[in-house]
Amino acid sequence: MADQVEDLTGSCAKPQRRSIGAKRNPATEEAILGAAQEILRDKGVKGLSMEAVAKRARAGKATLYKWWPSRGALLVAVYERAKGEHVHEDKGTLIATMAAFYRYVFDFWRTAEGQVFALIIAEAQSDADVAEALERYRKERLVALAEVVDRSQARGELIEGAQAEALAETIMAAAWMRLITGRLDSDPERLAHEVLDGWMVGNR
Amino acid sequence: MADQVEDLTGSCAKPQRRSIGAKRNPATEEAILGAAQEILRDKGVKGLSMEAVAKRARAGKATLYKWWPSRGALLVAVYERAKGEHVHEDKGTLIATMAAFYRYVFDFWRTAEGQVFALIIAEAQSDADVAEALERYRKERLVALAEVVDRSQARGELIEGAQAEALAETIMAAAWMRLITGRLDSDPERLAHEVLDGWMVGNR
DNA sequence: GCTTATATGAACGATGCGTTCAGATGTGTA
DNA sequence: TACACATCTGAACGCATCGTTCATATAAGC
Repeated sequence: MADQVEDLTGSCAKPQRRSIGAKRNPATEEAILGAAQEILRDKGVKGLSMEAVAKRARAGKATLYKWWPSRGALLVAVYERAKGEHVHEDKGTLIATMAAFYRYVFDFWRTAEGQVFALIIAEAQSDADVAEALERYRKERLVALAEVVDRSQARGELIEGAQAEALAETIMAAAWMRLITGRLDSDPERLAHEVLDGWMVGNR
Repeated sequence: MADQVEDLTGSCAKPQRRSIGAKRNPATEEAILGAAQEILRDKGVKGLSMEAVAKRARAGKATLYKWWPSRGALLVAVYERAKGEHVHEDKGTLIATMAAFYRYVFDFWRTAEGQVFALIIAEAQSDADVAEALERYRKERLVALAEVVDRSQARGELIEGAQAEALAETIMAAAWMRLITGRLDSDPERLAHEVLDGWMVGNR
């Protein structure tokens, strides 16, 4: 017995993943997060329930709740696994760099996995743990954005009074606004101008 | 029988509101929305379920679903009933006017009724009807905001390239961002500066 | 070998959504 | 006057989901 086959595709009938002793089985985490991703692609964001994930991963719900104590926690994990850490490639001007950024996130948020982010924001409104995770994430991304703005400022692109972090938050808010109001088809370039033009040297 | 008493406080035991014939009973709508508001104040946003509202209003769930076909619809109704239409009082400068606006909405969003708005945003992420209602509301408020910006522009406060509607959306996004990330304690004045300074004439 | 932590699968309770039904009410019209 | 009609309550139902608990099996590590 105990055929330790890695049957994640499900062609075998009965048992496939068991305890590997008194330590966490990495295959389990992988199977669960993978199952979540598959569900997202197959059934979309609506089908992503704890039960569905457990069933698809052939995992016990007890296992899910052991490692991700709430639905929100799982959502966050799924999102963090799916999102590639966007590096803000310098396009020469801040406007161009931010336009590229907007294009990137809008495209990602439209994917099956990316839609999870909207769910996380929704869940954060009623789940303190998710709210905390979201806030951590926001701060982390804010730092990355502020660095880009900082570099632009060092190049002399920005007017005197510009504060990198405040401007970064304005940039981010514009993106999140488009997400939660379902307008991810907004033109990234135009949006970058609408948000930033006032702060650029040369516009009077 | 048929004592048509308006016993909304619940001191009487048995029956209190019945059909008034083949037309909608306005007392029912009032009782339901009122009950929702009471629940918000008593139990907070978590306790606001259709069942709880029905029970508290002594209404049948069938009646609720007749007039508000989903939970989201009821949320929207509750919100629209609670929010006073904010008129943007002109404080002389756009910064001051927007600071006052931020102060107003942040204060309101922190009230029991105001918290419903965050719920609506959350619900909109998975309920198309709510999303549509939210989008209507956003556009309506956008127009009001853009008018204020327009007046400011007419006074010559803004730089050449400023577009009233785009700027209005940036202003709004900054506020919504603070709401969904639980930072309604942000300083309204400071925020107004962070969003607008770049667009004001005189900042180089 | 014994302890310990993990994994599954199934059951359970609680909650909430949205639907359906029966029975009572009163308006408006034929 | 009589009847059709739309409304209201209250209760029940089906369904999905959350999160918990239990019994049982597994194997690492001391």
